[in-house]
Amino acid sequence: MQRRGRRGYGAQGGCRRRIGRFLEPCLLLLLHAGESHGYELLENLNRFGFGGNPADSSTIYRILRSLEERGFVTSMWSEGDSGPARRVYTLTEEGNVYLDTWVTDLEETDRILHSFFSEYHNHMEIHHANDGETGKRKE
Amino acid sequence: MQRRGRRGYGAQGGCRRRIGRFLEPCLLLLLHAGESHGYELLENLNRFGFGGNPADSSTIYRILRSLEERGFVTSMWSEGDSGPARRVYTLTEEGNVYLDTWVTDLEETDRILHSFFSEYHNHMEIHHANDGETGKRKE
DNA sequence: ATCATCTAGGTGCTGTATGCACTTAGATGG
DNA sequence: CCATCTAAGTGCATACAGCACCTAGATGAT
Repeated sequence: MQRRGRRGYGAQGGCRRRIGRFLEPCLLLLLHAGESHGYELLENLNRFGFGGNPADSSTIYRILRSLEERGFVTSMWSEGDSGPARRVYTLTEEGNVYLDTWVTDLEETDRILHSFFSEYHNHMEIHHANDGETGKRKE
Repeated sequence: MQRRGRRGYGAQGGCRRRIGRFLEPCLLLLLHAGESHGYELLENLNRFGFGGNPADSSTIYRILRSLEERGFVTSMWSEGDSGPARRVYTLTEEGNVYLDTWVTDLEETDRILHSFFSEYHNHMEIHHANDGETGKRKE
């Protein structure tokens, strides 16, 4: 009984096969391309196809804070710009590594997802073929 | 402000771009192949590649109860078999439709996931190419 | 006969994730 | 002075998932 986490998942670092809306790696990737602040990141998230169901700003700000607590990004207030002050985030070297971990993990998730699709389509093919044999097809 | 759910996500039916370990659709698919009970479903989940990090039984039983509450499966106790009584679940027609909804949703998730991979690899290519130009490549 | 173990189903608690409503505040224009 | 936009945040409720633990029938060993 390994006891590899305190409680729940991702308690200290490992993202264990769980993507939710996987906003965290998207934010990390955007920050890999250059420092940015929450409000801007929120708008850039649409690049990933979250258009129809955009992320809530509170989620973004909370993820950024959490990333900072874990040392994956650093932040400073940018003064002197127009508008209200911005908290500008920069990816750290640890954050860079963490992004790669995320990518590896998501690739594994992708494999599982495709094994689900494969099971689904394979099963449905057999299912419909049987409908054909017995003349019970409904579609 | 549409107010399309009570609170949170998936409150009444819509699974909104969120897969977690997507155990729910896996269970639905297994039940589409034929009625089964929790303990057996738990073992068959390995087919989807959850081998290294298997699901907790409590999660499975709770998902099955939740599916029943929403009318996607029905259950009855099977007597007369060997061992302790089993609660045998059967997919309903609504559950069948719900499975298809899940598949459509997961296909959309898959597209988003791949747009992430595409952004990632594209960005890393440019990033490493720039390293090459300035002679700073590390790999 | 009694005890350990396997099968099967379950509850309670906790931590994490996320959406919605709402708040704070500076900047800008009417 | 007020509305609005930009920007960051908090409070609350819900949802999901893992771990520990419990109940109880069946089965085999001592």
